[in-house]
Amino acid sequence: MAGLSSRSAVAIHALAMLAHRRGGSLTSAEIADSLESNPVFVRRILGRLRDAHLVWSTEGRGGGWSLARAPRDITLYDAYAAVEEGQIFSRHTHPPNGGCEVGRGIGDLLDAEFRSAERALEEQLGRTTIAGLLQQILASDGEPRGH
Amino acid sequence: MAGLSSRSAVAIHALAMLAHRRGGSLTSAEIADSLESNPVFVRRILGRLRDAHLVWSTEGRGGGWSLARAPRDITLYDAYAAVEEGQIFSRHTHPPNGGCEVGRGIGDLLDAEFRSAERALEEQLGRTTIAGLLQQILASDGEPRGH
DNA sequence: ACAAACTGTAACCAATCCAGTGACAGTTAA
DNA sequence: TTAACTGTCACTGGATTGGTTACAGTTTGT
Repeated sequence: MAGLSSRSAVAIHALAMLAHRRGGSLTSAEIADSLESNPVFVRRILGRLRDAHLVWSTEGRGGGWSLARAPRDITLYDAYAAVEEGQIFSRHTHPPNGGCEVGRGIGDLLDAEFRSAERALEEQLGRTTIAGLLQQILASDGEPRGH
Repeated sequence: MAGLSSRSAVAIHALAMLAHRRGGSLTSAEIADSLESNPVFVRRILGRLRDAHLVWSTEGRGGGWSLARAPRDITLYDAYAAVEEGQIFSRHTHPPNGGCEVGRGIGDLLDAEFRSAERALEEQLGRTTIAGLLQQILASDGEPRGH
């Protein structure tokens, strides 16, 4: 549990690629290729993005994946929320000992503190859109490099 | 990787217990008892808190653990930083394909976005001290309950 | 001197999750 | 009818977590 899975990063990468296509579609193999990963893994993640109504897919030959919303209407939080599950912080498996004054009261308060911290992280993620991210990517790509 | 370990929760719980002792000490067995856990696990976590100069320990008979700072000078972020390691977000194992325009540029930008989100979480954790948490615990414990 | 009560580690375990992979049914277009 | 996709299952190896036993080292009490 040294943090979250790489699913958020993969999801954001895939959304940025789709945004770069401007309405066009990509196959899971093409996306997996850019990630140096494999199509099944990509389809598992894109499937979650579809459940969250961020992308849609078409089956059969010529099928693939497309954005379901404008890139400026998709934030990094949307991607994060679609593919990560549960809370970031874990509580200890066993409930605290009720015979301890501190143990009795700490449970709910700790949950509240943790949720508050997670909310701060989520709000920060919500401040960047796929459109904004793509714009930065393309801007840095075209930077002059001394020749 | 469905989130962080429970070490932060355990660390904060232990710090709150020590703060409740007001300068006194507790053994790892006593703390483990309140957590319904075991002393070795607790010593592993308290060892990290000691490395971060939040607590100190004395060996031998009558030994145990005490706070190294005033509870109002220890935040939840201090506990978190002492026991959790690395970043919350993971990147995909393989680097993105350099042949892809999006893949080339996304790496550093994604790192920056993730770090920014993590910083927001950390700042929120830094707003609560052990002293404040303990105060809330004791206040809710002594609440009038209709009799 | 000796026993008791601690810390500090190492070693091992079961459970869980991640990501990689092969397989294959279902769907659609050429 | 074939080719190219999605959708999903099953299995894998590797990493990490928390539980537990064991034991060496340290300090106090008698």
